[in-house]
Amino acid sequence: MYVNCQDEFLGEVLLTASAKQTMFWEGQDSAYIFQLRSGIVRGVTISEDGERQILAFFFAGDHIGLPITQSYRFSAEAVTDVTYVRQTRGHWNYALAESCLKDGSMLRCIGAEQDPIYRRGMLLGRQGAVTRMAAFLCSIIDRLPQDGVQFDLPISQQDIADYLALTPETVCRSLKRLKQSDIIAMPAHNRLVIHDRDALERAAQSRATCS
Amino acid sequence: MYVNCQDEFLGEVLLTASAKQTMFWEGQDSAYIFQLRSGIVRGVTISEDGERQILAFFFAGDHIGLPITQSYRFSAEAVTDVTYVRQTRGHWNYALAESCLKDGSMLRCIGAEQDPIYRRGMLLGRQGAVTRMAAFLCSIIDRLPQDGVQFDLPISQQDIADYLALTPETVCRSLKRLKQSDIIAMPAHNRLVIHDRDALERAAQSRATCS
DNA sequence: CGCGTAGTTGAACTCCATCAATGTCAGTGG
DNA sequence: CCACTGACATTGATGGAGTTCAACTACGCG
Repeated sequence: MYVNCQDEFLGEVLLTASAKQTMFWEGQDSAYIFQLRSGIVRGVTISEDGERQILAFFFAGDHIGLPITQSYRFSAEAVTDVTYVRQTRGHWNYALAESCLKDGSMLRCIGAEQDPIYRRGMLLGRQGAVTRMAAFLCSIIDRLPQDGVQFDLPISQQDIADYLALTPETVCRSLKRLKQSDIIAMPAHNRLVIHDRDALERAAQSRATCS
Repeated sequence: MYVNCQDEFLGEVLLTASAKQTMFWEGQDSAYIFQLRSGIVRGVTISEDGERQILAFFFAGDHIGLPITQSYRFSAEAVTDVTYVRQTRGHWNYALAESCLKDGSMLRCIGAEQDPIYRRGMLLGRQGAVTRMAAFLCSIIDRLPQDGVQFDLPISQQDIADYLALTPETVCRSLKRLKQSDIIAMPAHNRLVIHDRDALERAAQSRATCS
């Protein structure tokens, strides 16, 4: 589901944003379409009652801010330092029109942006903190910067909590459970080792608590 | 967010499906795009572990099955008897291409289909059964068949439960709470009266339990 | 009228949120 | 080099909301 439409952006200037910077705000008119080249971005909304939710994490290659709504549905904040390119809505519309007449491949880009949001919805529909944690890890490990067998996990537990609709404490305990089951290991706070990927995927599917 | 693109379907034949019939299945190649003309349709997926989730309810005017993924992401089942029209992917792509070159209005149709799924994600991110129930009611009452001040609610509590990721028992108790607070009334199992819409919307926003 | 489905109610239990305290790490400045 | 600081992670104890299981009721339909 990771569609690559890089060619559409050829000739664009490579832009950068440093960690914690906001690329665009929820509610702003969606004037630009972004394509992430490196780093991680989170899609954030704040509910009326002030609660923060992270709708999705975006990685290199992902398109963000597609104009299927008049205004952006979430704020895009850089989790790490990022590089990206951007395109005006007009250009993007034109490229999409061409694509539709040809093979419709750019429609997949829309699907690709919606997909993580969609998958989060499915995730939250299933109870069980460990289950959610496992599903989350499965969904991102293939897109994480990797050094040998270790992954770099530059996402705070607070962010994971806001993504999974849990508290940071529960996130921590869920990780602990997965460590105790020898499914994963964490040599440092932001490093991750997957010992048993099959077991991780099983944990992500089973409705029961990983006991 | 309820975009009307009826004109695109002019000349199409009006089709019907009776309650509980499936219009298309999850995983099928998305060959047709549907526009609902009357009745209610539910979008259903079954998880690997057999759990049923309802991703969205669709009402008259909604477009279903847009080809932003190669295959349908959910099954579409008629909740009530429904009427609809449908279009091939080729036709739809062509219409979208034209729209993109003009004003991009058909992109809003995509947003409109994704919107209920998106809103469900937000909903599940907030705890509180009564809160979810109230938010659900707020989101559908404007699209429900209405007789005077009473609404026809042809959706079973089991379906509501699968939509809100709760058990039928909790759905029942949440409705009871709202009745006890004199916010709603239910003269019959499938009839709904909104006594205090403001209070309902407040209950949908407040994170706290409606005590 | 009898049957099946859907909704309702109660009691016990489970899991997660909450609150509070402690621990760890990176960065800063003395 | 080490103490200091603040953000983040960890751990424990407690309570409450929702699940679960079971029994019961209401309703629609043959």
